[in-house]
Amino acid sequence: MIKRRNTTTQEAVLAVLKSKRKAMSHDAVFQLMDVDADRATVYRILNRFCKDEIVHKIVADDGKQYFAICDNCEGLPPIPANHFHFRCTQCETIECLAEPITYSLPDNYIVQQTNCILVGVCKDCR
Amino acid sequence: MIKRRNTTTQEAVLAVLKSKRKAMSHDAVFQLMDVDADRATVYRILNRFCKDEIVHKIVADDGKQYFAICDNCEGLPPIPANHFHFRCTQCETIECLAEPITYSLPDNYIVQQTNCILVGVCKDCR
DNA sequence: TAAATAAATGCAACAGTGTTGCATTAAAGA
DNA sequence: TCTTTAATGCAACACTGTTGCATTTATTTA
Repeated sequence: MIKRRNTTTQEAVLAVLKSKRKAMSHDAVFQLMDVDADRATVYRILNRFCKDEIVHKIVADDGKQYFAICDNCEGLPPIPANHFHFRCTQCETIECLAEPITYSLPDNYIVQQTNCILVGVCKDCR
Repeated sequence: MIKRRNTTTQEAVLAVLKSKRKAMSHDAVFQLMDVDADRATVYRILNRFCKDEIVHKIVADDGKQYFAICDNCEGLPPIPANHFHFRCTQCETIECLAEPITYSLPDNYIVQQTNCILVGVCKDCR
């Protein structure tokens, strides 16, 4: 694996992701950063984090990518982000649920990844 | 509900969706239509079909919308598309699985919609 | 059958998300 | 301090999806 370097922009992105315990869009991260960086750079950092498995990416039903550091992920099998996500339509946040994704497949299907989102109202918004 | 009119473009879109038994992107539908129509029109038709519950929409992990008529949907509860979808990375198709989505939620969460995709290799591609 | 109504369309422009090429900057090791 | 190359900034781009508005046309009404 390629050697990574420590940069302030990178740390800023990480700090933002750590501060919220939710999955965040590029834009949300971008807005909350305390150093200013280029849009493209933030995208590259987020993708780098994914590759390095520091965060996982999910694509929500709005078609946008969200990035999250979450406790549920630690020590999980190869399939990334193997848990449900919940998008609250009120507070517009996406969180990782502890709930694992379970299913039974038709014969001869192989699952390599999952991207599962439940949409509704979270406990704080009702 | 607003009165709908029968148009050739609309029928062409429906015909395409019926011919394949898979979830199709706007673009795929657009390519396969035998009448030529405007991009925007096809988008409007697809969205209309969704509203009228003739098709259901899912957003795949590529961020794109896919539209499907499927048998699994008929007679289902209010939650639309309440089943898993499978995207095959080999043949690049998305199909509706019969498998229903099951989960248990933390207290006080309400689910209104689901968007769940399993990604891997389908039976025909291994 | 002809006129009236408004649903559906075509066209154009736009917004938003995400990526990429390339020159420049700067982190880390020698 | 010098060298190497990972990381960045900037700009341009591709793509998906939406919207306003004038026009067409399917359907209803007279």
